[in-house]
Amino acid sequence: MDLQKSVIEALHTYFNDQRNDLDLTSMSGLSPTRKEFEGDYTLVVFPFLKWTGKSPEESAKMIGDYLVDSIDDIASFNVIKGFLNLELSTEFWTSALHKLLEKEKLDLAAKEEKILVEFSSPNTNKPLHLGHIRNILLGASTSSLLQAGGYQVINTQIINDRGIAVCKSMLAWQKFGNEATPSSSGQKGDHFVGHYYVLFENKFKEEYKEWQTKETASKVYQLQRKEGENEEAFFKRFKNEYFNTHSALGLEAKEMLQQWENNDTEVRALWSKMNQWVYDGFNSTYDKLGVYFDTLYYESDTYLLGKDMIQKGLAEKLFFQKDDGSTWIDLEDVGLDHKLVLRSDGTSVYMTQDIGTAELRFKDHGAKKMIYTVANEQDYHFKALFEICKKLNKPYAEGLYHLSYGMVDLPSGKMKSREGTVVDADDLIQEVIDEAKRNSLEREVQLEISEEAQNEIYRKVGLGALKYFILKINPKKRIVFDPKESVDMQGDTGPYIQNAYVRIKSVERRLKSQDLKAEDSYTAIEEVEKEILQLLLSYPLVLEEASSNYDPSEIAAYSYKLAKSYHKFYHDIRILKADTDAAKLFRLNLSSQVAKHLKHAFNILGIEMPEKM
RNA sequence: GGUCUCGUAGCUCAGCUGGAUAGAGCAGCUGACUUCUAAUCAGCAGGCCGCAGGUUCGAAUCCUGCCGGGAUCACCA
Repeated sequence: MDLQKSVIEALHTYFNDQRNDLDLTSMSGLSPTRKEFEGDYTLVVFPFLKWTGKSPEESAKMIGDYLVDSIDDIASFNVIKGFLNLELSTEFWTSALHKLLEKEKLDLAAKEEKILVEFSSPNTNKPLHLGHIRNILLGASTSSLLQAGGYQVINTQIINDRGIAVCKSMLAWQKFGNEATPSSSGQKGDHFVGHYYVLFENKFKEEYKEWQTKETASKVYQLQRKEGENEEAFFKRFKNEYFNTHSALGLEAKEMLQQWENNDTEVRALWSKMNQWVYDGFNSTYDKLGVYFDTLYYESDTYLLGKDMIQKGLAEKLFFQKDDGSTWIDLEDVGLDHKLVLRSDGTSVYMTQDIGTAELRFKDHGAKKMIYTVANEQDYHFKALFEICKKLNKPYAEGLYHLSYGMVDLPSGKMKSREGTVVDADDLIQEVIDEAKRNSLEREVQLEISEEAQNEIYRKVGLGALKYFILKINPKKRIVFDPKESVDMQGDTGPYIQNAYVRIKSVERRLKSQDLKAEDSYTAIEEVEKEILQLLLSYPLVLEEASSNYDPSEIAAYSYKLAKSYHKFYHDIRILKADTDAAKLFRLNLSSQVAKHLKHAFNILGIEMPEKM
């Protein structure tokens, strides 16, 4: 069945007769013939000229003759310049469809290998926003993609549930919350807690502003200002230091953090309570997005990890200490800098924790491959982390991969919480669903189904639009997210592809009642049918390619191509009213295969298929 | 400044490890619903693939330099 393979084998035989030192592994293989030319698949013969010693045309002719002779599926060929266009036999197409029908699963062969995929990993002081949505969709779909690629996949995240930021919202709640709860205020837990984080920041800003009018402030300004720096610029720069040195609120927050680290019962209780509110909120968002985690890691459990490994490494001289007692690693030999791994007071930094967490995860799950879905602002950090793991000689060091993705910007520029331009995850999800509803109500088509079923469709279509819109873009590219475009439902969009599926389901329902006999075989295969079959046949390669690149956007692109071809087919070719039963059956089977592939592909993207829309 | 990354139609993006005249969608303009769901299809228009060199049968793709956007270079995470 694998035409690609038989052609390569045939070429091997053909050229080996003449040359023994031939290496065909580098040749490009077959590609679908472009529409403007005759033929089904094209072989570019330029690479062979050095073996044939003849002109491109002559060489192509020779090779074409040989292929027609030696491979039954190849019926004829034509040559244009160095391009050998092969035409396949009718039997090739019909048997290709038969073989697809016999295939039960579209997943690639199962591999023993385990992969751990980390994504989301939010802070617990504010709700999820558009940036998290990209992270979550990308991580979750990469996970599904690897599963389809045959790997055993474990979804995980590291939850940043501690630290000064978390204490800020705790403190604000304590001071100003009056014992309010999410349910008493009717707010989702993560939004509720986020509200107190913002409240803290505002109170802090007020405090800072007031302080600036005082004498101490002007003294500090006079003493520490840089050449030519005005007050405004200075105080902007000084904000962080103010928090640490002069601020009453800052002091309280830091004290709370200290108490937290000392396991203060009251603080810990408050912390657990508020974090639980946040988790309830996050979980509801995850549910809406249809993502799940197999195992969770909390920073509060892991932030002390890694120290021992640093100590051991220090003994082995992998790390070194500076005079102030801080511990570093020299990564200059791999093109990076010196990197801090322990503070001078012996406390750990982000890097320390990550080294420990990687080790812990390996012990827990034994996965030699781990993928970190984190935005590209941390490219440097992960490069350093991976190099350190290599130097520590970890068995998983080679299998670490940073799935780095571009930030999400708005047409108006960056999202800034200060300017209130952050797109909230829950709001966005609701908006796309509402838009799907509006859009559907404008149509004339009336589906005779319950309101509940109708709402399910709006949900699937709205989320389909959003997810596809984000996932179709190559991960490493920055996204300019135009909310208006994200709810588009025509053209290269999720709903367009869902619609192809829905059309097929409709055809299947109608043809089910017919008793089709297909004694005679279908021979007049249409161009567009071949095009669809070519796409279906290429699916395993696409899966392989996409999963080895950790790139769901390749799956999105494939889905679109397949749906587009199908829509054209659907428009141009009669299925129910085909001339013969054989034709009907062929087209029905072809359609069902398209549906199966689209559903599989969209499952990877985490997009559900409606049966009607 | 060093490192990384991106630059393709008005806008948003494809273009696989180099292959034929660079493709889609949106927006604009034309057409096609008594016929399997028009969330569809067909057509028109729109391009110095950032710029300049190089590698070769052949470059949007690989290499070098430059220009422009972004990220990063903390005892922050």
